[in-house]
Amino acid sequence: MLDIRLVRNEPEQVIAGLRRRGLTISLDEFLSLDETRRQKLVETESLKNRRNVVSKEVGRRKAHNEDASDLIREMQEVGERIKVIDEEIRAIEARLNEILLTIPNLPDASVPEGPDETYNQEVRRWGEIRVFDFTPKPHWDIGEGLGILDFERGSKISGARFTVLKGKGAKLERALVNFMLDLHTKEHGYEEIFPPFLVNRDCMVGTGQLPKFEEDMFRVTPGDYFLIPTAEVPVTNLHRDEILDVEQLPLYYTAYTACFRAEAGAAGRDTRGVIRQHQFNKVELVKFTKPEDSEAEHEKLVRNAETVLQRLGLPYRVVLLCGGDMGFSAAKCYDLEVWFPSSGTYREISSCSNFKDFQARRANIRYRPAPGAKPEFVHTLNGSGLAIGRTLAAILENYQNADGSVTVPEVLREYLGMERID
RNA sequence: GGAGAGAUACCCAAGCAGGUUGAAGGGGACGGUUUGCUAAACCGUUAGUAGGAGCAAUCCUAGCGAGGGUUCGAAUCCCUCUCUCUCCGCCA
Repeated sequence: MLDIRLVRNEPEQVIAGLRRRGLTISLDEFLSLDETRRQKLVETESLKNRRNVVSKEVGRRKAHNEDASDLIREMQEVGERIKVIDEEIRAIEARLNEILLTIPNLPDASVPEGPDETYNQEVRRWGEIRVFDFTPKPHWDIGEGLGILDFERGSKISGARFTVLKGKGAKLERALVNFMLDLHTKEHGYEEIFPPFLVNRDCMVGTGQLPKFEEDMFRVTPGDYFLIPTAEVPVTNLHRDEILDVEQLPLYYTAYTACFRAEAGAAGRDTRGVIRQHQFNKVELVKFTKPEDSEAEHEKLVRNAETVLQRLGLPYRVVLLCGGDMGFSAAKCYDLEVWFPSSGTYREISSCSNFKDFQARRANIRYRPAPGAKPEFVHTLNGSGLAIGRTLAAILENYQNADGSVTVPEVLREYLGMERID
């Protein structure tokens, strides 16, 4: 969430920032509630001070066997008054919090203004787009032809947007997970985490999925658990309500998890293939940094994700998202888009965001800049490194052969123990 | 699921028949004295945090797992919840 002091003192700045996301909001209710809250706080706190002082006097008198009934009577009234004001404050704070939790992050100055993806900026491209001497097939045809993707049985046992991987397909999925984790842990300096896939409500609020996007999440009963939509949620919340040592920073974590998304607003989109599933695998990168380092760390994180595509030999481009296309919590976001020959388009395969202190403030993740100094909020960052299902799909399409087989990218051969899938 | 025990400051731990105790005592850490140097001994310091008022010095409020309640006053009494540990049952 945004700093309440920023909203209070520089509301125009907040409104201007949100406009760069294509949003128009009014802060009038917030500002007047905030003002009222502080007035009532002054009142109740001075009453409490009086009560504290007088109650001690009561104790003193009773110890000396003196009468204190006049003081007690007075404090009964004071107590009633305090109760009323505190209840008013509680209601105001609940509303203030509700408002604050639904305001998205402000875009970084470098983020292009615009309401939708047409305002995104391509930053760079990598890789040679392969010229086919036959018509490249979509990955679902290739996968079904090879017997490694089973969409029918996926929908039989679960429903739409579920797929079964079989044989060499299942093994390829696992190889991709291992390859990516090995790359990030051995070469990029990330520590591997294997978190729970079910988290509590506080986590979902901490990273920004709640309260606004509950309909996109899978909720699990019994209990009040959510299936994680990304490893970002459990891994970022590892340090919720903690004060980190400055020497620990930056922290680099990588985690493989399954991810679960309701895809509530995506009816009819990407219904074929494995591009948009209710359950998919992903290797995630998460960083905690000092505020002054987050910009450089963000660029580095993007390069780490790009390295995966480069090693796999998959052509891609890097896109800087405009304000309107960024996620709720992000201050700046690069998407990596991989080339799909069958559709002749680049499709998102990684999203790398700098959240600055937005998530850290929600999740209360701080660090102490120097011994004895006041704690400050860290900056959090994360990015896919990469989405496994989409990577598998991209490999099938980019490495397909005329006979329906698929050549295994060089770097995966030791993991798979084969050069071709046929 | 059944039966117990517990949660107090950086750590351990007392207080729990309500009243100058936001908290004894240890340990640790930091500072000092002593010392050729270490160690030891001795002395001292050690809630952090959040919120609010004020130009400021500073002051106030909250806080003993969380949330409610009783009371003039709650770490202490009552209720609800969460987590941890032990035993039993079940289970990958």
